[in-house]
Amino acid sequence: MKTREKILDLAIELTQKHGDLGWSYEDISEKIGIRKASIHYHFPKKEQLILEATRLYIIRATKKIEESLIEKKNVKEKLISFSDCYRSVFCQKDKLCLCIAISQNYSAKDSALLKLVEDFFQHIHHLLYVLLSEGQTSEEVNKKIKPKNMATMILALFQGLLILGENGWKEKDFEETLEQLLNII
Amino acid sequence: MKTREKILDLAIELTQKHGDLGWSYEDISEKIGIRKASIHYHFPKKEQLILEATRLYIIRATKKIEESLIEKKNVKEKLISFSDCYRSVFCQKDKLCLCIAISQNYSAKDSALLKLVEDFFQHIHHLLYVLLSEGQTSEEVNKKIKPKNMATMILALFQGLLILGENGWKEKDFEETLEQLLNII
DNA sequence: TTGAAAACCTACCTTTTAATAGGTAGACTT
DNA sequence: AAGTCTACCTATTAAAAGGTAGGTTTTCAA
Repeated sequence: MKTREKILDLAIELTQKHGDLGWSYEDISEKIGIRKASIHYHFPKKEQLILEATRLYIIRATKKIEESLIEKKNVKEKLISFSDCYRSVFCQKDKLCLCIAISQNYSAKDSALLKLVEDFFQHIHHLLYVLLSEGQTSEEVNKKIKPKNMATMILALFQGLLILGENGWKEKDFEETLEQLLNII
Repeated sequence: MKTREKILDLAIELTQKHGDLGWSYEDISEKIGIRKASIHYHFPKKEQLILEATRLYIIRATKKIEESLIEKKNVKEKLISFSDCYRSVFCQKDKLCLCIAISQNYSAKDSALLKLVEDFFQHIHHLLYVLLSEGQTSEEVNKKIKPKNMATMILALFQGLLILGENGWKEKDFEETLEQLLNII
């Protein structure tokens, strides 16, 4: 694998684990086995590295989520498949969604980074909205539900579950919460 | 107000805004108007300051939430009152729940701090569990719901909403999501 | 095979940060 | 009055961090 990719992968992992302030170029250089200055060769400024790492993370996460929603027949299957994207992060007891880490330092961030993250959440929200809307047309989803609001609920729910995953909640709890959600819809 | 309290208040605010790595003793000393070394007089180690700030935050948050649940007649009123605790944080567009910030650096933290946060989430979960259970007895809450799982859902939902609040979601969205939740219960 | 670009190196610099040492003014105690 | 404590101060240290300058090795295409 190319060094550049290795750096980005590590930056993503470290940011998920410790936040963007919780690691340094030295941490990355040690793990890759090249010198600190060489990281600067690829990414002169940390701000830029974080921006590109976030962009890559979002591309991957979006792809994974979008794939989870196709090739499934009904809404419930799609939701289960969607939840699996979160489950895999939930079960890694030291990782959060990278976008949570970025949301942290709000005021300190440049607007390009913020926009990336905002658009990501908006995009996932839209996917859920479409899923629920179509589910109502096909009578798979309770007509009492407002797709827009339920989409927000589901998105917030899974982001929140990731936080609980860091604080003692187990996979079984994730499972049962998902079940509860499916009963509602 | 005593200097010690001022320091703790600022540590709480700064951690909510920027995470525990996003501020220094200098930031606090500047805002209070005393020297950096004087902060060390009150809290020799930063780790200790963060521990005590977290403890204070949790005491306050717990008190606020517990108060929100008494002196209300029915379950829905209590849930609305509960949600107001989160709404006030949600609406401050640069603040998260401090416990989200602490959950970030997982592996780096000492176990005392982790336990504090875990117990906090567990406690809030228990309060919601009791509320929902009693609500089923009084037939205010849908019998199909499992109180334990719904309590997890509600807790995760509101924690997650705080993250969306940093990313473009508005108070109206909070409102509508709450409404959706109340329709389900 | 050779020349240029890419990738990496050593060696620094600067700033920030947590933390410590040692001292002082004023209040309170005995 | 003498001693002691609280709450602050100045000054300094040591480490970590982001970043730069300039030289060396590797890669690869003409």
